[in-house]
Amino acid sequence: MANSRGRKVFMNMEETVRVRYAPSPTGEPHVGNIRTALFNWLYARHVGGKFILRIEDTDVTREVKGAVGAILDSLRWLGLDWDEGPEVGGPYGPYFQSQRLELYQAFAQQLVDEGYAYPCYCSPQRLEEMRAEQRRRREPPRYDRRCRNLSLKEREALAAGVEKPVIRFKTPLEGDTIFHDLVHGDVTFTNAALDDFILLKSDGYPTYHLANVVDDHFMKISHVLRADEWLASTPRHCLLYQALSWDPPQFVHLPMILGSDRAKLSKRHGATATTEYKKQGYLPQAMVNFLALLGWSLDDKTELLDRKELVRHFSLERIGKTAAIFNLEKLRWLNGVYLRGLSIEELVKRTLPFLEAGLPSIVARPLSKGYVSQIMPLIQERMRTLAEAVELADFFFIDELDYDASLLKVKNISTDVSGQALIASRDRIAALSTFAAGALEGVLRPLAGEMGLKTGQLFGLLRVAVTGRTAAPPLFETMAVLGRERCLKRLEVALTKMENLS
RNA sequence: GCCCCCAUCGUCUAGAGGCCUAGGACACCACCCUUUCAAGGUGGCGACAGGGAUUCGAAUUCCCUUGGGGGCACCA
Repeated sequence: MANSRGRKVFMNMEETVRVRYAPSPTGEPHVGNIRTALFNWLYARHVGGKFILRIEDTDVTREVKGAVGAILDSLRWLGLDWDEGPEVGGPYGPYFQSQRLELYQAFAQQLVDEGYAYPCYCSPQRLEEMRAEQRRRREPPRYDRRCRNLSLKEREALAAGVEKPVIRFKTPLEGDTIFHDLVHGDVTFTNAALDDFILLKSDGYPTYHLANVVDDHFMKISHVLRADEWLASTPRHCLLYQALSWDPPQFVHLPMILGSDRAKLSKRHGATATTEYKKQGYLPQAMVNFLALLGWSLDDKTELLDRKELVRHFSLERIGKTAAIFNLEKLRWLNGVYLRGLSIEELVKRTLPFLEAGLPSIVARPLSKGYVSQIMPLIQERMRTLAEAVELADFFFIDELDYDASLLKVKNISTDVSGQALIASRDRIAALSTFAAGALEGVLRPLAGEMGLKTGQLFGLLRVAVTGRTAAPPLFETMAVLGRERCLKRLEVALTKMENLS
């Protein structure tokens, strides 16, 4: 059937939607990669299908220890739960490709037996020389098919040699391979432009092409949502499905996420690992919202969508096709929005670890949760990340403020007058019966007028004295949280600093 | 080099032939609020890559050019 946008969407009522996220454990999951996971998850949850996690550990040389754990952590952090896969199992396991080797080998053999594939004895060195030669002649780098039509005798002779063969797919020399992509529509590739790609490596491990086709088939994957970089490989997969007489899944190629220089997002562009954003103090809900909007949109105005709303509204039809640049500024804004939406209790819980880790070591640990709870309302709307709480609130914790005495200078006011203002403020504060924001304002605001100062001038002076900085949360609330003793002490220190100034 | 994909403000995007004088958001600028910084409010700046064609009418359809991206491994 055709939907209202004209794209073909095949509704499969009797078979449930089964999608998968299939990362390879080569390091920390990339945000672009996790966006793919998110889209798969959103689609599965939207239609009530299954979200499967499969680990594509078929490259022994690139495997990084701990990477699987990092992948699981990233998914869990974002709240993307999987129905089948590591730790939860499922009816179509195992979900680690390294545990399915016999399966790939069996089908590679079947393809050889049926004439769809062949063993290739060319050494890596020979292939490298071949490619170098092709580059020199400005030809497209591609396997020259030397082993494609070996006679039985030649093959036996080579098999006796030292080179362990790889299995290559016998790509049709003619014709086109056409497939339908749910976001791109029909895409046509000329078979002649494809080469005889490797299915099985000499170490017995499959390449991505073979493994993903075999697994997607046996795991009954209905839709393959993956990044655009895979589009060019899709005809190979189609050819494989054909050779194996299997029905291919629906293909859905997602727009890529690019760095600020429009190149594929990489380490050069700053933080790319999902866990890195967690460490920097981004909220998972902000991350999910932000990532969802990279390549997908609800309408012409909605920017804020929580997890539930995303699940409810997510649709393949609204996936875009243009690559998106990862806009850190917008993420920061969005994170601020979510931070402001948190209850104080929740905010304290989330911020505490960042304060514990970021505050100077002279500050006594553990931090008082009650004290932090008083501070949070004052910095909540100023935070863009949890980590920023440290710089925003450190003066609440540090006893000896380190600031330049020149900050105590008030424009057009002599230090003499400033000093008197400080003394008068100190005296009034000391005499206060209740040390609260309202009371403080009640005695200090009139003081400004009495001394012939503008409120801004007096408050600015006090702000520096009390916080050591010119930009801080509202003065009276801040003083109230700091407490009388600390405020009085800081005023004394300011007085001393000011004397040295003149 | 070859193959494929893509093309609206700086960025993320809305737009499915007349609702477009092209809408929203981030960023930026101004103003308001205000004890500073934020937050919030109001306003502003700012785009259909170019050229043809189809049509009464094109950001929207088609073609070409240009630009950008991706792929062309015993990596995924």
